[in-house]
Amino acid sequence: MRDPDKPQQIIDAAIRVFARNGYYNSRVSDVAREAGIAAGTIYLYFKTKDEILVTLFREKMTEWVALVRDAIAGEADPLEKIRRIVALHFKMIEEHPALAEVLQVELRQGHKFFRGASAQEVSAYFDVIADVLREGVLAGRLRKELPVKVATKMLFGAMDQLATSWVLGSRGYRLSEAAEPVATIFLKGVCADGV
Amino acid sequence: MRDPDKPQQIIDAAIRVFARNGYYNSRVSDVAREAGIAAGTIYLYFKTKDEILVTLFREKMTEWVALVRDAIAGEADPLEKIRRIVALHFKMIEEHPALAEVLQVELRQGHKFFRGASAQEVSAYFDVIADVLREGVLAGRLRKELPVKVATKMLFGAMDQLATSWVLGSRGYRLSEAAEPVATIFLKGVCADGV
DNA sequence: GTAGAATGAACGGCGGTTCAGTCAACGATC
DNA sequence: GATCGTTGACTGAACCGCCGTTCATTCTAC
Repeated sequence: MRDPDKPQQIIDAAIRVFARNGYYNSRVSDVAREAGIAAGTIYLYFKTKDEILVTLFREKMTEWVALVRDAIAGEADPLEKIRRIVALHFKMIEEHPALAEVLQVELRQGHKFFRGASAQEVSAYFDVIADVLREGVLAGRLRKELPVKVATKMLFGAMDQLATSWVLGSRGYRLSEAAEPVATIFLKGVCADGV
Repeated sequence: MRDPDKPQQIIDAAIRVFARNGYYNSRVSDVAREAGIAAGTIYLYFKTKDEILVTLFREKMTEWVALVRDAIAGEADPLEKIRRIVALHFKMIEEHPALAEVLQVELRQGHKFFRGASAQEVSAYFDVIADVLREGVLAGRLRKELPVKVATKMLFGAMDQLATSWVLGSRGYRLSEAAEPVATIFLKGVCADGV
């Protein structure tokens, strides 16, 4: 086990392959070919096929949450923080569509099959959003009776759905363009009197 | 091929089995056992395992869209229509959690694998929501520059995320209780001044 | 007796995993 | 510097269990 970034190469290959065919329709040998190595080599670095997916998921989600945390750390205004999160979320999907496709699709399966493994990483992202919302409530910028948990899920769900449509669709527009309207609608609402 | 509701029994059994284990981790023989028939019998009514899922999906989504259409047909106020859709969405998930789990999880795979097969049914639901929003804009009840497509995806995504959390979680609360806050946040927004 | 539905054991191929063999790098010895 | 031995990563053909699918046979209703 010399090569220290061989696991990374395998994960990167797996992202491309899983994005193309889905996890269950991908062969371990497909991942190997994509990585330019033999099928058996994968088993020097991962115990099972499942472990590739779990590792991939954990690693990328952890990176992602850290990135978002950093991006909003220097910002004082909670509303602006939300705008940044949305913008960053879409930017990331746009720049890494293959990774996005895997995370989007397997996320739910993940909830089911890798409960312990992935729940932590996902809920960390929810926590980031929820913390900002709570902050906004305390600062009086958001309704003080706002149900934070519900609002958190709504924002995540909204972003996730826009992302899914874009990823699985023809991608004939820039997802980033949706960031501003999504943030605005979430923050201000759709009522004519709610401007 | 006498028994006219045998296919229905198979689909109902499949819903329970797929909900429990996921599509790819379910055996055809599991579905058969759950339905109280032999494995071979399934192939008198369905050509392949895939066809069970596709049929299930089409049938339930079509039913669902028809139900929602009916429920809002008698209502004039677009805002109230949205409230009804949200309430109905959550009520349906709550009453049919197994079905919900299958649709939630396989929906995305479905987008990928059964493009032609499922895209139509899903987009019909999006159309129902989009039509209501457009109606609201025309009636002056919603912002006139509202990006309807984005808002549609946001509402669907928000409902879907609440539903997913509830379905895959411990279900220690009534999902229906979230209907009012979700509708209110979507309609009025989260800004303190947006009430 | 017959038609056609239902059965479930058996088939076949697919694919995750293994492992005996290959190869490359490196140190030791001359 | 050439030769050899050793180590351990790497290979990929083969293995083997799994499961979707089939079909010869049995059952049932009329």
